[in-house]
Amino acid sequence: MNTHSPIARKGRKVDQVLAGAREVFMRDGFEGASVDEIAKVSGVSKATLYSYFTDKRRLFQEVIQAECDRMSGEIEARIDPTAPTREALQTAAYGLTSFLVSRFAQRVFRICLAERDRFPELSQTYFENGPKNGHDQLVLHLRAAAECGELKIDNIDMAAYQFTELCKADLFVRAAFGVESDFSQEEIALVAEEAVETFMARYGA
Amino acid sequence: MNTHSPIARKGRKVDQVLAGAREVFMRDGFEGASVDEIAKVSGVSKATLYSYFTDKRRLFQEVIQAECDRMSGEIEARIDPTAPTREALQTAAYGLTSFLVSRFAQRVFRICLAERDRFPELSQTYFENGPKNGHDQLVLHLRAAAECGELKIDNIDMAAYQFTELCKADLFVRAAFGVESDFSQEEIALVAEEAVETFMARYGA
DNA sequence: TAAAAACTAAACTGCTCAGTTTAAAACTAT
DNA sequence: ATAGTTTTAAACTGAGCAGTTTAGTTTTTA
Repeated sequence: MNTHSPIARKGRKVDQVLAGAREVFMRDGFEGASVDEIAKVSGVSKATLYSYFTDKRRLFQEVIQAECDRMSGEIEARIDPTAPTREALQTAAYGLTSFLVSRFAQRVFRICLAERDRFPELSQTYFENGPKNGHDQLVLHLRAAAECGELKIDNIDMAAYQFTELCKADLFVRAAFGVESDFSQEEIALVAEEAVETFMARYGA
Repeated sequence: MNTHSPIARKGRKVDQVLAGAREVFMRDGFEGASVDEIAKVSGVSKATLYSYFTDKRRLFQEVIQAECDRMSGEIEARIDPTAPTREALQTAAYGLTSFLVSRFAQRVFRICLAERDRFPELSQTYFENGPKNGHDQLVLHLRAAAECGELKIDNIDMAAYQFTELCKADLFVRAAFGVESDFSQEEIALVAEEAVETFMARYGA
């Protein structure tokens, strides 16, 4: 009775297909991926694949939708509410920066952006599970800290946006355009520390 | 004797083709654009088009390369060196934010990112004419201001990256994913002002 | 005005690829 | 084991599209 999914699935190889599709779509994007390739990578015949999914579009949607959801899980504000604000922010900044430049986050970002016009719904799903979700979590913590008087913030939304953007400094664009793809912990830590430094200079109580 | 371009061009309709190709590529991206469509929009026959450009790839490269160059021109630091630092930064922030969310900048950004793997050279051209160029210009001004003692910055590169990122707050991602596409002057001004406020809190002398 | 050069429409080639079909084989359950 | 279901390989259809060819028309040039 696991038919909670929108797509009909009666066979036992659905997960294989989803896994294969995930691999290929995340590697090649929507246009770049061929259904034959997906079938091959999945270890499944094309006919079987098409018995699960009506067409390539829906398969793509299902896969990317799932990745967007997964992203939601990965954006877990690792803020320790018991720690002093500055340390908590430092941890959050490091976690956020790491995530933003990670292979996974970069892939989802690029694919969703590339297919934005073809799949506006996905674009929105991405936005809500990703940036918006992260923003909302951050706002909660900032509001709490502001109410404790540990931070003085007039426009909390703006502060949260700024915090996030500060965590992207340099690395994010370089990762996106493939100038570099792997960053050392030191690089990430530096960006995170500078982000907190600047943020606290403005909003520290 | 205007054969300074890498591609052979003997006819009189080259510019028409480039203009048409620009329109179509910027609208539909590389895969999405069809050569027949480009020919039609250019008001030129396909055969003529192919007499100028060896293939679709090179036409695309030429067009996007030109757009990247044009971007370089549009990133003109509108910083008035005679103005007080804070005002100069304010003007720069407003100009930068406006540019970053403009249709033009957003299009180039998205197309270059989407075709990143297919055209790594373009990706690099984009990066150098866009982000890197903007960064370098900003660094110059920040360094000058720092040397005058109007700002106190230890890591000028990082400060410049942060300034740029601060100018993206909220609007850039929303524009990229099509959540919104037009922003009022007030919205832009707000982001710019807040960016300067935060920047000066950290780096103001 | 005549030869040369540039341009045109339209048909054509060849390839890729999404989606279907078919007939057979492998699995599952009773 | 046998009936019913799922899966398979492989061939096929049909569409889209890059790039070419052809045979003829327009523009340039001298």
